Amino acid sequence: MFRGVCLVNLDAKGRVAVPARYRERLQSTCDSRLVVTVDRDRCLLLYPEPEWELIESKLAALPAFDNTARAIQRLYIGNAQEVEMDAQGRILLPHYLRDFAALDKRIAFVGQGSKFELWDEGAWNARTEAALSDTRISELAVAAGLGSLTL
Amino acid sequence: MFRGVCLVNLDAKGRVAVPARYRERLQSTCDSRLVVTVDRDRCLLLYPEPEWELIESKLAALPAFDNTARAIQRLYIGNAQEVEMDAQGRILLPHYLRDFAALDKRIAFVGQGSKFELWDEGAWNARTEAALSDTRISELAVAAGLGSLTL
DNA sequence: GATGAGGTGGGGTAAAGTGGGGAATTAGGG
DNA sequence: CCCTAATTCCCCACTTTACCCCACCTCATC
Repeated sequence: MFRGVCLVNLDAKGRVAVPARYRERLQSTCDSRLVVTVDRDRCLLLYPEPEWELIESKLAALPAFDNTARAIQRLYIGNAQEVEMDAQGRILLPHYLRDFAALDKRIAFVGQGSKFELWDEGAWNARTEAALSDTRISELAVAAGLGSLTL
Repeated sequence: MFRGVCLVNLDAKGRVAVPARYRERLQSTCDSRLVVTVDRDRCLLLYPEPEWELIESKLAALPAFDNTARAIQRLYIGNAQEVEMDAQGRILLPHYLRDFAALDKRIAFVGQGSKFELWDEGAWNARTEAALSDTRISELAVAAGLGSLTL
């Protein structure tokens, strides 16, 4: 499981350094091959390639005549892009994905289980603050059957 | 079960000494490997790694298209960070977590069952005082179904 | 008062993160 | 089809940070 946030810089060429603590694992699990795509919440999702294959096959299996399914396929598969770590452990983000997530300089590189999320630092902080002040989180957590969750 | 509060100092490098009475147990149960994350009350939570894995797997199993579930995942998994005790029994708290809980120097290191809580000393004292002077506590305890609790 | 463990501080070093130059490749326009 | 421009890739170098180790200080105990 990937976890934790790491603040990194996006350089003028659109590269971000993958935090070093993940690199060895990414080399062994996916030979440094990753897939970036968009997220509904205007951040980017970064998957080790095998993980992405799983998602992609699930999406591809959705009914072809369902409009919502097709919208989802277009969003995730259509915007997906393979990237590879260079010798310094950096990945190059395509320009249209940088624009999509409004990434300019400071990036929050967030571990989220089997994938990563890439946020503009300001957007990430705003999300965190919003989650903290949102009382629905505890209410809905209980409603979702997490009442017994011992955090 | 961990219990009791212990006041320790955060040094200039962001390290805190784990109270010695817990160290041996942490070495045997989790090989000195711990996970720190945030709490909604602006303190930090410190879990032995196996304990954290339990929680993380519950969180990871939440539905991906539920906005509240994702907010919870982002908050807890996204801010989680593995830490390891050094030879002196100290852990290094990442800068963003120190900022989050407004930790500067004096820390309350609080045992809370299977985990620990880390509070700024002032915030901890204020919490305690607030809980004592809050006359609604008894009412809320009853409302929460704790009426028959024999302390 | 001596002794030892718990707690604290700091310095040196290796590694992580960052920036940029220049070659190679691709795309677009004349 | 060629020339130009932009992008990507590979390399090197610098700066900063985190980590490891050693040393000291303080307090309780004997």
